[in-house]
Amino acid sequence: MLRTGAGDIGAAMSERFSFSLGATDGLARTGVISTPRGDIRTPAFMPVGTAATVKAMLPESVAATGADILLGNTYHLMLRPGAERVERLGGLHRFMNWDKPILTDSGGFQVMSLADLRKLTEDGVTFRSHVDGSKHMLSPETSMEIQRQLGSDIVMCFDECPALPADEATVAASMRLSMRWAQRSRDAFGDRPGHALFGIQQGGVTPELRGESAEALRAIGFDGYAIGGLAVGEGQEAMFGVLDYAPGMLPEDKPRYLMGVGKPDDILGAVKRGVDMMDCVLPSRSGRTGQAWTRRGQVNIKNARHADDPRPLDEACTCPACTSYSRAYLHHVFRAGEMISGMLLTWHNLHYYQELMAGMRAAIAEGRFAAFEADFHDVRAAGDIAPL
RNA sequence: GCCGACAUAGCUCAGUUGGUUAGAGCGCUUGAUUGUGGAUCAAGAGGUCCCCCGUUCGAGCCGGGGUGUCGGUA
Repeated sequence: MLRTGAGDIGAAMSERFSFSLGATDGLARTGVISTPRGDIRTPAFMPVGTAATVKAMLPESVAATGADILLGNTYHLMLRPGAERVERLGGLHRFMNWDKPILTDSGGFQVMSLADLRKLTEDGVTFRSHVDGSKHMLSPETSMEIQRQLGSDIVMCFDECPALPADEATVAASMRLSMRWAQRSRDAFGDRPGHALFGIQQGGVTPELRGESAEALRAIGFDGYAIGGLAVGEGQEAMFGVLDYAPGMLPEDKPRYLMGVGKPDDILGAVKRGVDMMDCVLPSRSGRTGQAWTRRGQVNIKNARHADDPRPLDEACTCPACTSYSRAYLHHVFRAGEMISGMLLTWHNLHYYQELMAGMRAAIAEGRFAAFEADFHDVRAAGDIAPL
């Protein structure tokens, strides 16, 4: 049955979710995901808006950086303000004033990151709220229901994401549980035109397990396929090792989403290996902790060497932080604990990330991804500008 | 002037009956941060224990004197 979530756009209800692959360059690909709420240009970076806000940013500012889609979070929103409340208030899009697509994480990651508060069974996860200690249950079925109430455009299967390193038996058992949950997520999701359900591949750093997981997901059938269980402690080399084969195990005609990644060089390496979508808290969280990401690498604006520096963070950047403020000012407001610090640095970081994505999309379309990659590494290797 | 208390890291302070290399919090100098607990963690620098004399095997600690700060009082 068709469920008409309050967040849906009436006229667009008949539109379907689709992915059209454009150019490829090596394994790198560029394309467009079409949804009733708008297109998502790939490779895409998705800023994370866990609690119905990209922290320190107005939604229109997030859009101005070039983001086509945001992340929301099942676990956090079910606890506060509650998925039913969001639904009553018109859905997450209206609630947070973001009318472009939203992808919601299923809560699976919090099963790991809040592991000390939960109990895991075949049925699902029982956990205590980190907010008030109240008891809650998440299962494939409840996660699908909550994501429907939120009005999510791209729904993620409920999975378990084990921290690495872990022994192979643990990773295998966890992956098989996630595959059973993937089938249950698929069944519970039902048929919802205009909305997509993504499966999540697990299997740690073991090719056979990754292959088994991919086969299980393909047998079920999804609108897109995520690579999960990476960037959880294994290191970049091991992660790239998995990305050398994992994307190729997933259907070529569907979006491939690498969850939770990453630093700019992680993202570039992932796109090079055939990934279409990524999300990461890094640009937004770093923005609040005084760390800027620029084409020259990372810059800790809290470092004392910036205190008297009248130069911009990056003279080539067109974001507000770089066009209107000095390093000295950014340093000062961070040290003073002023809110504008997080606002300006988050804006800069998201702007830089989106510029990187746009650069990669153009490079792939024009068949010069290798040159783009070489230039990326050259500029970074030169390092940040010398102190005054 | 007299009486009393106090003086230890940049700041606020612990420091046991005298016992190896004097500590904490904050601050400072850095680092980490990857499907966000506006979170958290890690490392480092920094000392004439106010000064002088004494007692003692040994003094941040005990005694005397001095200096400074604060409080009370005339």
